[in-house]
Amino acid sequence: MLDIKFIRENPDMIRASIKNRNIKLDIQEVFDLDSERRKVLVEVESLKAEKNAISKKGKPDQDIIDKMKALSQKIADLDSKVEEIDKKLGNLLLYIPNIPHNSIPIGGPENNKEVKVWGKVREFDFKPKTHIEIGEDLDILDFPRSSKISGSGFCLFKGLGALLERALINFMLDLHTTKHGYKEIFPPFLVNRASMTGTGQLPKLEEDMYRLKDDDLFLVPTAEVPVTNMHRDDVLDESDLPICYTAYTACFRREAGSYGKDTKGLMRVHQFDKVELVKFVKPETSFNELEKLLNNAETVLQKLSLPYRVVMLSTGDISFAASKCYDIEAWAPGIGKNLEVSSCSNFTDFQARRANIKYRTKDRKLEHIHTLNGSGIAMARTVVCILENYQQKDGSVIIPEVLRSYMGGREKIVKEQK
RNA sequence: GGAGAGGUCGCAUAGUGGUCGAGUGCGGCGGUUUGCUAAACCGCUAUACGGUUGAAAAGCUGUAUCCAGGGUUCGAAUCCCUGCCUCUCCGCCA
Repeated sequence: MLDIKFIRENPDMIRASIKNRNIKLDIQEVFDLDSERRKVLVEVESLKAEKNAISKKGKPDQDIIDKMKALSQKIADLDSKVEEIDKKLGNLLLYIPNIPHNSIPIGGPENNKEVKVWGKVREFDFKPKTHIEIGEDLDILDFPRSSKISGSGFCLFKGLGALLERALINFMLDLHTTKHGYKEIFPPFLVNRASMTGTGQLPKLEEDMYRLKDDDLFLVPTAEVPVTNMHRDDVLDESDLPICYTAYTACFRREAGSYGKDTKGLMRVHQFDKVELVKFVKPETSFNELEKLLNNAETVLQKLSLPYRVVMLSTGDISFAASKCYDIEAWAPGIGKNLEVSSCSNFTDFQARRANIKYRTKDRKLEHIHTLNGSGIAMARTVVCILENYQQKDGSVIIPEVLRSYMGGREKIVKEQK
């Protein structure tokens, strides 16, 4: 969330931000409530000062008690007025998005800017199959059974398919911990409401999340939530920054409202595996750290030799909490599409303010830190790309070299004999 | 799930209705002393939200905060209720 003082002093910037994001949001009420709040606060605080002064004097006589009763009543009335305003204002503030960084294009998705293309798209001398066909032919993906077990939008990996998934997770974690300097975290997959609010999924996206009603817990939509909230309400020391974590979790998304769009196969599933990268950094370094984080995510695709492009998202396309965001899209020749396999964002102090994460500077001041995260990377769609890019005419799939040591030295996925 | 104990300033602890404007110790910061280090001594020591002075840095001032939310009272860290968390024991369980 944004600082109310910042909003108060920069109304034009907030309005421009909302307009550029193409969001309908009237913020006049924020200014009205803010000035109303301060007015009432002055009144009630002076009454409280009076009350404190009297009660400090010790046992009072009857006259004073009567006066105090009236005073207390007045204070209670004004307090509830302030509380009501606070509630309204706080709620409005949760719906004001972060300010987009001035380096990103203004406009809708059509203004997204391709900033990099890597790898060579493979030429096929046969008609490439989709991952669904490949997976079924090799008996490593089983969609009819996942539907039977859980319904549509799930997947079941079998045999070498399951092993491939596990190999990818281990490969990515090893890469980020040993080569990129991230510390591995294995967090809870269920988180409370405060955590979901801290990273900005709530209140806006509640219907996208799986919720356990009896306990008011949510299934994590990304490791970003538990890992960022590790430091909720913490004061970090400047000398500890940057803090870099990587974490594997399964990710759970209801994907409400996206029926019919990319729903075939593994492209959009309710549960998928992801290795996430999360950073806590000093404000002045955050945009530089975003470039590094993007690089770390790209390295995964480079090591897998999967062609991809990097897109800088425009103001109308970045997420609510982000100030700047790059998407990495890998090429899937079977379905003939670029698939988003990573999204790397700098949230500046937006999450830190919500989650109350600060650091103490060398001269002993407290400041909100900047948080960043990115997928490094998402498994399901990466499996799609591997199967479709590495498929052979005979129906087998070559295993990318970096994964072989994680798959018992195998070089190929072929149909296993029963 | 059942029974009990507990949650106070960075840490440790004191505080059972009004001198609590939360004490003390440790730690931290600044200083005195010192050839250096240690010790000793002195001072300081949170956050949020307001008001106000100032160009700013900062200062002055008010309110809130003793896990959270309610309640009792003229007055709550202190009494009552609910929730959350931690610890001990029991039960159940991979």
